[in-house]
Amino acid sequence: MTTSTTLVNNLRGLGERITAVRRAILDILSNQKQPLSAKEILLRLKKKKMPVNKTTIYRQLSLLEFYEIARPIRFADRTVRYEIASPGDHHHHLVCTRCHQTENASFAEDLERQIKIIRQKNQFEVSQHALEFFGLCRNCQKKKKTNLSSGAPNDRDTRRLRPSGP
Amino acid sequence: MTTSTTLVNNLRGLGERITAVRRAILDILSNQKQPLSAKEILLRLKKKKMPVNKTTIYRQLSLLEFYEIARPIRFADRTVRYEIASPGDHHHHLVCTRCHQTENASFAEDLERQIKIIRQKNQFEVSQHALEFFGLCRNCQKKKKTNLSSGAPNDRDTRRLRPSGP
DNA sequence: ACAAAAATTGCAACTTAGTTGCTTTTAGAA
DNA sequence: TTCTAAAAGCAACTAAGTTGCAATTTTTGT
Repeated sequence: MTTSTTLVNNLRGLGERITAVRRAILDILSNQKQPLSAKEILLRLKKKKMPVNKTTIYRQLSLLEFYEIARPIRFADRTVRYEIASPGDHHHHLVCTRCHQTENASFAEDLERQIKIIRQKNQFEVSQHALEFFGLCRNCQKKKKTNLSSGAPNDRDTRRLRPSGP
Repeated sequence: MTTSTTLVNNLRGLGERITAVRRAILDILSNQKQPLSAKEILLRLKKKKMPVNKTTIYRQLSLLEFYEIARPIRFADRTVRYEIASPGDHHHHLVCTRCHQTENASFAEDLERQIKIIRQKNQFEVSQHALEFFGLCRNCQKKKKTNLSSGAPNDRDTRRLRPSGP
């Protein structure tokens, strides 16, 4: 587990500014075992008497994703939730299709076996799973870095949240 | 690969009606190597001079998912695409974050090794992956089948597309 | 400490996938 | 052919996420 102070320092080291909102979001995410959606973060900030516009949340999350500080989890209900991406901790998620609570499961050798283990260890009845790989196909690796399509992972709103160059 | 005729017969055997739209959607999906979204199916039907309402498409896809005839793939761009779920064929998807084309990859022993193989075999540069398990948590397994939350996998609009009982 | 520049935030309007309630049409059994 | 449940259409709605631009705040250099 990574503390929010460490994450703040990491970001500062990358040349990013530390604002009250950014600090608060990092704080919320790093004190949470379950991935959180933009809306859920919004509500938590409101409770903390720090009301923030949803646009700001989305932009913060997109920056955290860019630096691989947070990692997006695409849920079956179509919302994207984020969790702090601790490098060593390669776990996966058990998402209840009824109450939407999530548990973590660490990775085993293969999927079928993994599902059996989950059934035994977590007593979670797996009925579906999704495994997707994202990256660049052969063609796109050749092309220049211009003309990025929007909405894809790793794309960022560089107009407003640009990583500071050297 | 499964032909649309086989799928139509399977559905008939399950007591479902075969309509022109249903047949057409099965036809489109089974002649496609890449998963298709509701919108993409809509466009294909329009081209075939069979314009259909989007609600109909969503309901058809939800029925096909219910019977595990089609399987939903949650893309990074937040759209859900469907492909025919051939039982033996346990492949996964390589989704290009730039052009959004997908390739299939068959499953190997573990994820890290799998990613290495993908890099070599498919020459696809994996930068992210997502693995989610869906099902019922311990608590929800105990509860009765009422009060199903909406939007979750396996939930269906039973008011309009009810599986025909015996 | 202070001013300027650049990054961040807020706001309102917009986009788009997917949903809902209700009416009309149609498949398929009798 | 007629009847009825299932399916299709339609229009209005919901909600996550985006965009353009103006207002504010963090830094950096002085």
